[in-house]
Amino acid sequence: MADVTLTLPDGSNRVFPAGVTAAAVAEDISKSLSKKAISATVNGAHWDLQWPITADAEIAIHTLKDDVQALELIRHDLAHIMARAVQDIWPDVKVTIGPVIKNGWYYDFDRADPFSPEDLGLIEKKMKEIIAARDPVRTEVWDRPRAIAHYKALGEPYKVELIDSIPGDEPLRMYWHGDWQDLCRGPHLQHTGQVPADAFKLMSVAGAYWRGDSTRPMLQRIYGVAFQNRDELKKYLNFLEEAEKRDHRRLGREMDLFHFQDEAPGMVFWHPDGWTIYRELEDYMRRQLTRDGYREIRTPQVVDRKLWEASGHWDKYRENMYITEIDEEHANEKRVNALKPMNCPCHVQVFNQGIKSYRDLPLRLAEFGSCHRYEAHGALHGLMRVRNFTQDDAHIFCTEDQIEAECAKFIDLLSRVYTDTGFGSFDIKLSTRPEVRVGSDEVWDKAEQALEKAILSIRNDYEVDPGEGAFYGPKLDFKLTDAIGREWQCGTFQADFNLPERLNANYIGTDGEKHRPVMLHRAVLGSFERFIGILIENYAGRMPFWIAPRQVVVASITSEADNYVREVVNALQGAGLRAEADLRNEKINFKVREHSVAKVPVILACGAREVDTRSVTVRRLGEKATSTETLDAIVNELGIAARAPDLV
RNA sequence: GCCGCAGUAGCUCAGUGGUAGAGCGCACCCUUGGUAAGGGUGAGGUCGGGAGUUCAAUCCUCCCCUGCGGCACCA
Repeated sequence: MADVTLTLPDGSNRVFPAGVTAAAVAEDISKSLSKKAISATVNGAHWDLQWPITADAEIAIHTLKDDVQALELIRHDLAHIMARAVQDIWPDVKVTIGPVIKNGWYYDFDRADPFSPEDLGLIEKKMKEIIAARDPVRTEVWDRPRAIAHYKALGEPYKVELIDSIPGDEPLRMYWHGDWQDLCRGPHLQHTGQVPADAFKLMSVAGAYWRGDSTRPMLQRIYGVAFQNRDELKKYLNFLEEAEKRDHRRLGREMDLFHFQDEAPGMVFWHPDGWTIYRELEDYMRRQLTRDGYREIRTPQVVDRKLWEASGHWDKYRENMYITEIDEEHANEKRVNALKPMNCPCHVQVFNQGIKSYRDLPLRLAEFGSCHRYEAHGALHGLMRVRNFTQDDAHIFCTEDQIEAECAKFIDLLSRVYTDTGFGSFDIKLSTRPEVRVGSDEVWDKAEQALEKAILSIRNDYEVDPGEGAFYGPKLDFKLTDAIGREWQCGTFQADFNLPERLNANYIGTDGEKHRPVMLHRAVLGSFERFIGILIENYAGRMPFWIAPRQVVVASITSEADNYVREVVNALQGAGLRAEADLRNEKINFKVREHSVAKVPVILACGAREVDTRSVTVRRLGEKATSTETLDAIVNELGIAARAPDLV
């Protein structure tokens, strides 16, 4: 057999007989490396130590210190170890698939009775036994008939189906962890003992559809998380705790911002402080839109089905729409209406009033449009997913040639808004033409290129999601990253060649003929509700001063200071601040604690000393130290600090 | 919509086949206290809704609603 030349990361070459395994290469390098080795990279591919190498290659041997490969393998092997543990305990459970995901893995099982939280403890214990046994991992390539016969004999129908769906030119690989066998593309560790036994945890059980298809059986999914060592696991568990502390549903209740109740599921009851945040954000957005040449409009909530039929919503979107009928006793004619789930058809109606000229384009019509959508009840989630929400929506009517400039203008607006609201960076995703679509290829070419060019004018990295565009046009989605690294999709920019056609929008061109405008659907925040939820979680309730619903509390230390406190509050309110007095018969300790817990950014305490010197003692949220300032100085200082970022 | 879990005072939660309890909060009283909880007294619940089993249901059974964790969905 011929030899192969392997090039190591340090540039040196070693020659082996063809078919050598990465394990043998590691062994050749050093005894200790061969023990520590977990996998290899061979010509860029993640490679099992047992797989043969049949051609010259660049090779690197990995140990647990190589983050990417180590995490991949630890999690992947744990998926197998968990499945083995489950079948050890309950032999009749059917196995399906168990991929690696962010922070861990899951495995889906078919089992008559769901797993209980106590079962997780049992499984975890069994997994630790398997790890302690240091069972060797072994792999073989099987041919299809053998694999299918094997799984049929075992009564594992899901595996049979999986084999059927694997492309014919791909080898079928079997893996054994000890005696337990699973179909798997690999790679895997050398033995189960290479998994750190104290750095994983089974997290939860949940139902999940087989192959993600809601018409197929519901399986039982167990989620686990795993890291390279116990500290990393701890760090992750702390992160989860941190995320829970930031939960906007909890903070919304604690800070008295909003509530939900059974009579209106998925619809927000905004309380005064929550609504203050909302209004501050809305005022800010209105200024931004005005600055960028948008005209604000307002369109009806309840609209006859005829319009929804014309727009296509009645056909494509009806199960998400609230349908209303006028009470027949009071109406001469029975009309079927729908609460608007989107603003676009109404905006076209505004555009269609009167005759539009090319001189009117681009026409930017904005609406803080309240929409109702009947979302599946399992989808509802605090402010993040609601049934009644308000979009910072706008539709830009323009020519195809104007798409690029409008897109660039939009990205500029969006960057400003995200920066001003405290989000440093955002990612862009371009979704291109789907298989089922309207419009000619030329128009799609033009639209996709326009969006692409607009992105490239501000940055050179973006993700492309081929085929994921809307049927009416390509779109950009904007995802921002919050303070603890979570991504939220908020902004969107969509080119639409369809709706103007359906709703017969047109303008008179330079040639005196009628033309179809393109319609650009776009939103920066997405919905106010959701964006405020994200803000709350991003800031853990400690809102930036300009948007904080309660900016200043002036607290009396003794009742002697009450009148002075009132004077201070008046002065602050006069400067436009949201200030309130706390004159309650409580000690200053109590007041400081309560307002700190309520995340009021500034507490001004006033006792006899302050009254005498016409000053206040300032305590800022998150700081222990206090300072004393004159009344005039603090009013001036806080007045400046309270300006919205665009008004500084 | 699907799988699982849950719903008891404003909040967090305990509890029992014989119609309920704590802490915090709230009200009132005492206390005028200098930067994260001063003390006392008191009010407050049709135990998510409906039906059933039972002498008796907050507790057991069924249906529904809502919430939570996922899945599916997310123009």
